[in-house]
Amino acid sequence: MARGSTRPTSRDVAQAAGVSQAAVSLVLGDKWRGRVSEPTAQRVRAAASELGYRPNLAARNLRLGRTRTVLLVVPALTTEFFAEVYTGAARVAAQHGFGVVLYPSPEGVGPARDPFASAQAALDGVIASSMAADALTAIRGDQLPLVMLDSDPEGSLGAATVNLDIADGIRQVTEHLLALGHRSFLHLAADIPSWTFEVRARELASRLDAAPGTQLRTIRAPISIEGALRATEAALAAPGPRPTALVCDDDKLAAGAYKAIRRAGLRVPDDLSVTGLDDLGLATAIDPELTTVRLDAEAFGERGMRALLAVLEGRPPEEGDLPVSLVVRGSTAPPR
Amino acid sequence: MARGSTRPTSRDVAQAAGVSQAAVSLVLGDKWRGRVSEPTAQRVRAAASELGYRPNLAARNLRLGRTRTVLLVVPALTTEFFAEVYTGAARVAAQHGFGVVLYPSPEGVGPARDPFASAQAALDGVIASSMAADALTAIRGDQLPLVMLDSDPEGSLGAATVNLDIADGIRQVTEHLLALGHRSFLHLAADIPSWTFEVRARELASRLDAAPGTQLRTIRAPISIEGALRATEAALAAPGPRPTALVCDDDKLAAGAYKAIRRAGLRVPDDLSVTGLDDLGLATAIDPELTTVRLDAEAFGERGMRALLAVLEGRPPEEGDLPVSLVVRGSTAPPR
DNA sequence: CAGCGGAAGTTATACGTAAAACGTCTCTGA
DNA sequence: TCAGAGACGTTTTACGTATAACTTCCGCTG
Repeated sequence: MARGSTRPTSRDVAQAAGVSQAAVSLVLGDKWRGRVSEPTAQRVRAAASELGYRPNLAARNLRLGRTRTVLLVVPALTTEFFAEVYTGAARVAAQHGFGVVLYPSPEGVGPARDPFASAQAALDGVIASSMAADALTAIRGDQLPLVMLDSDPEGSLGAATVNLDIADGIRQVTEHLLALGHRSFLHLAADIPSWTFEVRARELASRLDAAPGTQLRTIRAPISIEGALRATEAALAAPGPRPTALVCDDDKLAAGAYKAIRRAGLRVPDDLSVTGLDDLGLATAIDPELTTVRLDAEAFGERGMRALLAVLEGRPPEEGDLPVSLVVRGSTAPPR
Repeated sequence: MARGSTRPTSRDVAQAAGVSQAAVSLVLGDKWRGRVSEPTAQRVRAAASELGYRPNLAARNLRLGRTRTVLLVVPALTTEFFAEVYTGAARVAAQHGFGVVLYPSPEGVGPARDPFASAQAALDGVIASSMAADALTAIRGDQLPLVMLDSDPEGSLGAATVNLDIADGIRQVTEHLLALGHRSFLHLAADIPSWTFEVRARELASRLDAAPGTQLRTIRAPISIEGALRATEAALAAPGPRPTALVCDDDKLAAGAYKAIRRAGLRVPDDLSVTGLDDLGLATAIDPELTTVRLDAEAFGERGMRALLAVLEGRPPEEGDLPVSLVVRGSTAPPR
C-alpha cells in the first residue's frame, strides 16, 4: 500500500510552523488562549491544513483514556426499526463528538461471538437492546457504562433503562378495537423471549380481562412474513368461531397475517380487523394500510444516547417512558 | 463513574503471573513458541482470564499503526438493502479480525458533516457507495485505501470498484416483459444522480431501441412510497394511451406505484404489469407479490470487504460484476 | 532597581502495547 | 573442552498525543 509519504503527525506540523509539538497540540486543541500568540496560532493552523493533518485517534485515545466511541447492540437490522434507532443515536453522538459502532447480534446461533472483540474498537460505553439475547451475557460481564433499551426496569441490575411505553400502545389498540365492538381477539405474538413482547401479552390480557364478554387466543410466530403467514393460516383453519380482531406484535407479523387472510378468502378489515406495532414503512405499503402503534425509533435512539452520555458524566438519565400513539388506518373496522 | 479499580493492563497480568510485560504480550499475541515455556504461558493465560484482562485497543492501534477498522459509507439505512450490505461486510470483516464502522450519509442537506470525524475512529480503509453523494468528496480527498460500491468503473480514478450487474438485471426484466407481449413501457426512475440509476435508464432504453414497435416514457420520483405514489398518479392521469408495463428502479418505488394504480381503479397485473429491483422483504409483502430483480445485498457487502482486504494486502481484488436474477412473481402478465 | 507576574513558548512525561535487542543458562557435538 | 545453538526470558524502545511543569523575556510597580 505504499502511499508515498506516511500521514503527517503533529510533529510534522510543528516543524512546518516552526514551533514545538506541544504548541500544535495546544492550538489545535483550542487551549491556546494566553499560551500562544495569535500570529503563531495562525501559522500552526495554516501548516496543519496545508499538510492535511489529521490527529491520530489511536494516540489521542491512548493519551486521554477515553475514545468517545460507544457500542450499540441490536438484535438485527432486518427491519428498519433498529436502523432508525441507530440513526437517532448516531445523530446525538455526533453532536457530542462521539461515534457509534454497531453490533447486530448474529441471527444464526453460531459460536457466540464477542461483541467487544468484533467491534474492534476501544469503547466508552454500551447501549444494548434487551432483544439481542446472545450478546447480553458478555455485555453484562463487562464493566462498561451501560444503557439498556426496552428492558425490564426491575431486572436490569442498576443499569439505566430507556423504554418505549409499549403497554400504553397496547392499551390504545385494545380500547380502539373494543370501541369498534370487537369481543373475540387473536393475538399474533412474536416467538422471542424478550421483555418488550411480554409487556404486550400481559397488557393485552389484563385489558381484556377487565372487559366483560371478551375472549383471547394467542398464537406465536417468528418475526417474519413467512412465519406469520403460516401461524395465521393454521389459526384460521382451526375449528370454532373465528376471531374478529387480530392484534399483532409488530407490523411485519401483520403483513404476514394479511397474506394468510387473503389466502383464506377473507378480507381485511371486513372479515378481520388487524393491528400492528412499529409503524414501519411497510405499514403503509400494504393494502389496506395498517392500523398500528407508531413508535418513534429515532427518538428512542436519541434518548438512549443521551442516557448514556448522562451516565458517563455521572448525571442521572432522564426518567419516563417514551410516548407512543395509535395510528388508525384502514385495517380496522367494526365486526360484521 | 468511579468504577472501583481501573481496567487491568498487560503489566498487571505480568505481575500476577510473575513475569515481564513482554512475556504477556508474547503469550497473548500467540508469538511465544520457542520463547516462553508452556507452564509459564499457562500461568500468563490464567492470570489474564483471572483478571479479566482485555488489551487496550487504543494502545495496540497506536503501536501497530493500524486499527483493523474500516468505514462503510452508505446513502442511508431507510431500506434494508444497505443494512444487509453492512451485515455482509461485517461478517467478512469479523472473520479477518476487522470491525466495520457505519457512516450513513445524512439525508437532510445540512452542513456536510465529515464522515471521518463523525466515525471518530482510526481507520484502515473505506468502502463507499457511490450513492452517498455528500460524503464522497471528503472521502476522495483522504488518502485511505478505498473501494467503491456501485460506481462507474471508468470514473473511479483507480479506486477498486465492486458492482452488481444491474444492466443484466434490466436486460432480464426487459426480455421478460417483451416475451409477455408488452410494447408500451413506463419507466419509474429514481430521482437521484447516481451511476447505478443511470445504468438502469441506459440499459432499458437501449434494449427497447433494439425491439421494434416499442415505446418508452420516463418519470422520476424520490425513492419513497409517497414520492412514487404521486409520480405514478400523475402519469396515469396523463392523456394518451396507457402503458402496459411499469419498470421501477427499485421495489420501494414499485410499492408506491401499486397504490397509485389501485387508486386509479386499475389492477396489477391485469391492467398494468409492474417490476421492481432489489427484492426486499417488501416485494413479497405487497399484493400481488412483486416480480423483481434479486440483488444479493449481503454478498455485495462481502465482496466489498474482500476487495478492501485485497487492496490492503496489495493483492488485486476479484474481477467481475455480481450476478443478479429475475424473480418472476405475480405482478407481471401479458397485456390485455 | 529589585522583583513580581503574565505572555509565549518549550521540555519532559505518561498512556499501554508489540517487538527488537539483549542476556543467561543448559545442552550438544566435534 | 569449548563453541555454538537453542530455550526462556527480560530490558528497552517507539508509536503520537495531551498536558503538567518548567523557562525565558518583558513590562510594571513599589
